[in-house]
Amino acid sequence: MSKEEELKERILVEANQLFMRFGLKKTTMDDIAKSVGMAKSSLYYYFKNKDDVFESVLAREMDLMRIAVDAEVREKTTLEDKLITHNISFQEQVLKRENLYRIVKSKESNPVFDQNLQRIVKREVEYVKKLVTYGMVSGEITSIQEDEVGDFAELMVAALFGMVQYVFDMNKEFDNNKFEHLIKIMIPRLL
Amino acid sequence: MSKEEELKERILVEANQLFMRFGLKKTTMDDIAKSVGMAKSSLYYYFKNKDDVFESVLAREMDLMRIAVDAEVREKTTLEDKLITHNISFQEQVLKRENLYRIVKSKESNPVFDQNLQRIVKREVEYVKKLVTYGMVSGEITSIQEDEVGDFAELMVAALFGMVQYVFDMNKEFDNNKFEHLIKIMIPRLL
DNA sequence: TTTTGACCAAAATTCATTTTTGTTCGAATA
DNA sequence: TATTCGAACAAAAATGAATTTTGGTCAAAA
Repeated sequence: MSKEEELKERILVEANQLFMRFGLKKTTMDDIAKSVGMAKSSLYYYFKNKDDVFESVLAREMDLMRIAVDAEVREKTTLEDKLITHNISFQEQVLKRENLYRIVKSKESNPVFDQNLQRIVKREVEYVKKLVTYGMVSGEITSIQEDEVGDFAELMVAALFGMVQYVFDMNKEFDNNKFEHLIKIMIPRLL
Repeated sequence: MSKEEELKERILVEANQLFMRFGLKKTTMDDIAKSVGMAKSSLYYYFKNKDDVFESVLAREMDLMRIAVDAEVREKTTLEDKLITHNISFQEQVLKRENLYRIVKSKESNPVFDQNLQRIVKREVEYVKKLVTYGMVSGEITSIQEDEVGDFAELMVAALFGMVQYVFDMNKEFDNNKFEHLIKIMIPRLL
């Protein structure tokens, strides 16, 4: 990693902590600069503007989430276990970034509010599609049509986000059994 | 219906229209009074305060939704059809009240924001539980344990709200096939 | 029993002023 | 050359006093 990339990374780490703690609006470019230990104007050498910083923070966190989830999913062998693990792990990763998730879900991250959320959802749908497709290729599942995979993935991701939101709204504990239940209910349709 | 109840009803109808059109904050007690054709102070003869008006509007709309959904569900005979119809119909009813739903989901309806949303969710969970329990009593489904009904219902409602939110967030069309799909996927587990 | 206008305190809005903040840029630094 | 910085500035946000609107009360009227 080059010197420049390293510093960019450090900026994103500091910015992420500030965004998570104080929100998007209450975190100023000066706050970020001071956290890193540089002048405010120097930030503009690395990022186009504040939105660019936020977008980059988000992209980085999404990458980290993807890596963490994927690492756990890879340990599993069956599609059922992979899907269960995916949902539990994804939910845990979102929980760790609860405040960031709130920013994305709120209008605070306007005007790209919709785009960010949609990007996250689409990414998850694609990932689930990949898992299911893999299960088809390996012969583990047979009864689902190829053109139904997209619907199935959208459905499962909608349910997954619904459960995350449900837990947020209802102030309930995350219950991994629920996610296991979700998959166990949805899986038989695929076999 | 007594004269008093009739007038209360009219107030709620007018208030509902205003809330849906202008939101909670932008609708004043005077606006509501004028719509009904009475003095502002007269409203306080029928309702404790503005919050009471909104809560009553919400309660009324929830009742209307319940009646509409239930009427459609009753036409179906099998549990599968009942659940499919429930989800499609519920989603249609929410769509008709999109702006009211947005008020409930936003912090605008503070400080009872959480309570209202939770009430709606819980009510739907109870309804689904009732449907499933009915399917158990009638012998239509056998493999689910009695103590699992609650989990199943929570799961389905979370998925249902997830899909409604998904459609809102992604600006997609409502696709009834998706809801049918959802149930068809979840049902086999019950049989 | 129901409705109302007058009334009030609290909240919201307005608006002029000041401060903060995002961004640019040329010079300094390394 | 590649980075960093302070000065500068317009736009945005915060402030605070003055004004208007709004939620809510009440005694009197209908």
